[in-house]
Amino acid sequence: MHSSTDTSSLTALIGDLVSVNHRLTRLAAASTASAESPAVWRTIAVLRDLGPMRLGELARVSRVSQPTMTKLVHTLDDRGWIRRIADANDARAWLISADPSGLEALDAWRDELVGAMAPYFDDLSIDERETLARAVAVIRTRIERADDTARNGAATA
Amino acid sequence: MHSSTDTSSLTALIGDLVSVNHRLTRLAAASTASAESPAVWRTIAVLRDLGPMRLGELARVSRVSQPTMTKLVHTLDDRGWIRRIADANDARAWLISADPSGLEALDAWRDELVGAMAPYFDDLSIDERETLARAVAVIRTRIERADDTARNGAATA
DNA sequence: GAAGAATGCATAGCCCAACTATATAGCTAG
DNA sequence: CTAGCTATATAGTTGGGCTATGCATTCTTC
Repeated sequence: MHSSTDTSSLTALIGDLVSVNHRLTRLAAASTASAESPAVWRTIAVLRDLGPMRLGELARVSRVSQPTMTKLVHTLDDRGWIRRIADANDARAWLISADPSGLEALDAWRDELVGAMAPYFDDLSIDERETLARAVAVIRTRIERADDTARNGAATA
Repeated sequence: MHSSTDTSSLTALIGDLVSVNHRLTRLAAASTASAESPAVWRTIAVLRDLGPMRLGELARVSRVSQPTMTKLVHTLDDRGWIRRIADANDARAWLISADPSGLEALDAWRDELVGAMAPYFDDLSIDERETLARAVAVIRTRIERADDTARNGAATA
């Protein structure tokens, strides 16, 4: 399992990564009674991290289609969690911006989620914590690289 | 960032973990044109890893409701990817077992997925690979512990 | 500066995974 | 043998995801 440099082990590694990723998703979903969906939180988090942007760009960064993002933004707007700012330079477009109440709701959800999941992780050793933190960082760089590609309107690799 | 034993850093770590997890899920979803859904593959993988089991148990381990699993099993059965074996001891129940063709399909899907995602990960250093491999192992132990609890019919902690 | 192409978002209509609530069938105790 | 529990199935809803398409606006080009 640790003979790490050949291609086949990269295959196994990515396969395992995706597999454990799906299982963690189910665990997280089952761990919170929150009525709101992950997609909603993902969207607010993107706006928080990258700042206001147009709907279409938000869709590409979130890796969903533009109509899907239109629906999500509508949901978010209904809850008052984002604001739509008319783009002065282009009457077709809006800038979507996270509303403070949205950031607050995001934090509350995160706290609830973490509260529910912490029992599974609170016996991590310091080493294990650092391993997880580094893994998160590694994956994040790869995803962000892919996001940049997507952001410039490229197709799916 | 490394004053690692306090609660707040665990909160941040879990939050980051779940966040990057969702983004990886979107990347994976967008990376394959496969018509089949992740839930299908997750189910076969569970059967492969844990062996034949009853539908209800499969639902608990997969952390979905029993009706959801009934539907998934139906889908899998239509494709011939699982077998339903009558439980000799209980006429209400079946043992669900992965069919070889299902395992084959799972492998094919994994290969396709990995092929699509490898470009994002093929420049990993050996260190980074080992970090990811260890992180996968750590998360897996936590999920399996949670699974065992679920398997015995417990609620969501 | 108007016609046609390209762009940005919305709408329509679909599929599927997830849920709750409930029905049906079979097992098990008394 | 009946009461209740257990295992799966069905019904019906919600919501994220998609493609296809419509409509308004901007850009381009002559």
